[in-house]
Amino acid sequence: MKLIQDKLESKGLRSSQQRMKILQYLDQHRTHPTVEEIYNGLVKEMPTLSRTTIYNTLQLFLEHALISGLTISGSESRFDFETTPHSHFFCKECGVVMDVEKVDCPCENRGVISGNRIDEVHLYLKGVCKNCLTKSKGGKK
Amino acid sequence: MKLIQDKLESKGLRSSQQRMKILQYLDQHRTHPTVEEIYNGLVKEMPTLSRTTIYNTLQLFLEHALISGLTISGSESRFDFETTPHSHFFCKECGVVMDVEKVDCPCENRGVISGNRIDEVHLYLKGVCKNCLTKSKGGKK
DNA sequence: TTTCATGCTTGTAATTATTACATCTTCGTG
DNA sequence: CACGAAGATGTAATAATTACAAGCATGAAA
Ligand SMILES: [Mn+2]
Ligand SMILES: [Mn+2]
Ligand SMILES: [Zn+2]
Ligand SMILES: [Zn+2]
Repeated sequence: MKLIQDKLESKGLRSSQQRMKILQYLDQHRTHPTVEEIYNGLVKEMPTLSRTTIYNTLQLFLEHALISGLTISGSESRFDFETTPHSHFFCKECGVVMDVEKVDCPCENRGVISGNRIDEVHLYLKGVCKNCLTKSKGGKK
Repeated sequence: MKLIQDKLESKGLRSSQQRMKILQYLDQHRTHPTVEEIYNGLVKEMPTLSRTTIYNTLQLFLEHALISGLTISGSESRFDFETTPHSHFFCKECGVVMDVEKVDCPCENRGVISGNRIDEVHLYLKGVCKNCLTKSKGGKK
């Protein structure tokens, strides 16, 4: 928890109870949670926590590059404690979002493509995860 | 228009007026339009067109792999007449979504990663486009 | 050609994710 | 302790999408 606090203060941000808890939640849940999942995970121990605080805080964290954001599942934003570039896999059966072994794309080393400045690279793989493939063996195709 | 009709019928789909217009719109607007953009583009000549029809139709097209879908801009889905694998760039200044020269990632040739079956590969690059970079020369960084 | 069934389209209502905003709280400083 | 700014909260508004019931079109069967 001290480390979390340091991380916040190293960016010049005040380490409020809410900010620390939200950042800690992301650190301890590397599942790329949504706002709703973070809310449900924290509201038990912080009954007055507001979803708006979570939105604001995540936005702030993104601006300070404390976390990273994903839009792999389409309808909702997901968040990641990890900020170093890596790739993601989304299972269309069970909805899990997981990190995959770094696929190194030539573009990541290139700052510009056709004159456009690249700030972020997102590689999203979608399909059916190992787990769901196993379960559906013999079941429905 | 005949080609559009053939394309629909080749997938065993009925070629209704709405379906043809929607598919034609995507063919003629390679800007990765949103549902709203498609609606605004077509409602003039089809005043009774419903957004629901657009949602349903795009869903159907996706299921039959007539088109492809993107979630690069976060809040809304975008659609692409092009179905062969290619990469996209999103400008955080002006919101344009454009195709970029094919970046060939090793994963595209691989059907499985860590036991997960890959059906789709999306490479999204985000940053500031050539145009916006030019405009802001001398202006704000 | 009428009849009928089925698939397609429409409009409205409901849901979900997100943002806007006014108010209340907290916390460091003097 | 008092003040002021930053932070948190709750409610209302928006935006995108889905659910659903009802109407419409089309093509095969009679
Ligand atoms: Mn990750
Ligand atoms: Mn494209
Ligand atoms: Zn799965
Ligand atoms: Zn731009």
